[in-house]
Amino acid sequence: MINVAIVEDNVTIREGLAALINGTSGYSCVGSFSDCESFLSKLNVLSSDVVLMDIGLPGMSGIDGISKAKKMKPDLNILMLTVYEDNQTVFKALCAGACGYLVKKTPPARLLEAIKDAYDGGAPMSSLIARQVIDIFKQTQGKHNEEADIELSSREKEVLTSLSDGNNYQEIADRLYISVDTVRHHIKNIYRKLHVHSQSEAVAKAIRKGII
Amino acid sequence: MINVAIVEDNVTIREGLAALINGTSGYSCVGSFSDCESFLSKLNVLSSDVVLMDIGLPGMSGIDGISKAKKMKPDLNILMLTVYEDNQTVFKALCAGACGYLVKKTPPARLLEAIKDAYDGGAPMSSLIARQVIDIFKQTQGKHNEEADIELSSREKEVLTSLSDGNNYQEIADRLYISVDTVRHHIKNIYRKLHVHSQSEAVAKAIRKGII
DNA sequence: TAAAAAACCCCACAGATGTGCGGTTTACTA
DNA sequence: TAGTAAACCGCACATCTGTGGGGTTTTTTA
Repeated sequence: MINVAIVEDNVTIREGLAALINGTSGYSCVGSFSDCESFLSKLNVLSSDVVLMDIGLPGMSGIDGISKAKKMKPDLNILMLTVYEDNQTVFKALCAGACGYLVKKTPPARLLEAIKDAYDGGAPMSSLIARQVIDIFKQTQGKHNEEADIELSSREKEVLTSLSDGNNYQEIADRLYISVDTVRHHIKNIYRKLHVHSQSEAVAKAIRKGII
Repeated sequence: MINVAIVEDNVTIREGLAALINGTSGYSCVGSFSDCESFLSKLNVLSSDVVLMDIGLPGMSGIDGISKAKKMKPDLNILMLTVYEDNQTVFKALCAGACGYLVKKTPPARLLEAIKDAYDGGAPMSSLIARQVIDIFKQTQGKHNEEADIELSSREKEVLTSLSDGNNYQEIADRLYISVDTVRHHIKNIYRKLHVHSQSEAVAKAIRKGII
């Protein structure tokens, strides 16, 4: 018997999920909540194996809810429910401790399968979302030898790195034994190549692309 | 019609896969190779959408083969085939550019499904493997997330994020419906909290710590 | 309930930045 | 050998940034 808890503000969806779970043998809905706060206050007395958590919730967000729930019960299996599939949310939810990710349009049979999967130590998620995870994973993990790397010359990367270390133009010039105007020139070219118009944007893009 | 290439040294498995693919409508095996070298030499004239690549190959390993193949055709969808499911191999294959991962005992129907999935931009892999990926992902990425996160208020994070998107003070003010001086004030506090003295340094530190 | 934290607002100004021009030298390669 | 790319250098100028002050109001928390 897998004990499931639900955190979802939409009453129709919440009751639909509860009915589905309670109506299936081997599954039991041990609690359903409309917000994170009430869920967390009951978490300790709840014998839940798997939690279905909406991301877009009133009050505390699902992401923060995951963090807090994992702190209380580190082994809890939390599956995120969402309508969106954007990279940033996937990233945050997984970092917060979600073990899987489901879009709301997932058919009932697939949803029950996913709950069992999570219960068994798997990480159910749509194939497209898995790809997004891998993309971020590669972006950050692999010192990838992509085209992003060849975009900037080694000198430009030196300048950009120095910039991200908090040096101003004069300090960069001193460190690289070149003039301030050359630094300015390099930065101009960096902006052109990265299609940005400020230090912050350039640094952000470069780090996220793994260039520096 | 999905064009598939196979790289697998075991002749029985290789021919079995080719037969399966050619015997299914909508799929076509456009090439099968017993090693990476011969596969790579034909890659440019091969109109393959998806490649099934064995990891344990004589000569060049499947991992290196993936790297080289992705350099030639960055958009190629490569699925790894293997008998093992150990963390390290998963990690390396994904970093090298594999978009998915299949154990060799995968039933034919599931295998065809996985090929289609990869073709459609997904990342087919077993649920257990997905969990391993997420575990590594969290281990490395989400590490500093937690404690560093509480350092900045949500408003400050909004400001910093906007900054990393390339907005200047006035633009941030407009977007957040506050005055430029308030933006300036938030940034001042961000600098104090992060111990930095420029936008670039703040953005670099925040991204690397996973704050934004 | 009082203190702390967050978010808001204002002023002034030196110094840094972004962008527009103009160049040279060196190394590689077609 | 001509052409290209990278790295180098210079000037002018409007605008933006960083830092020093001075505040208020609301929310959270001890």
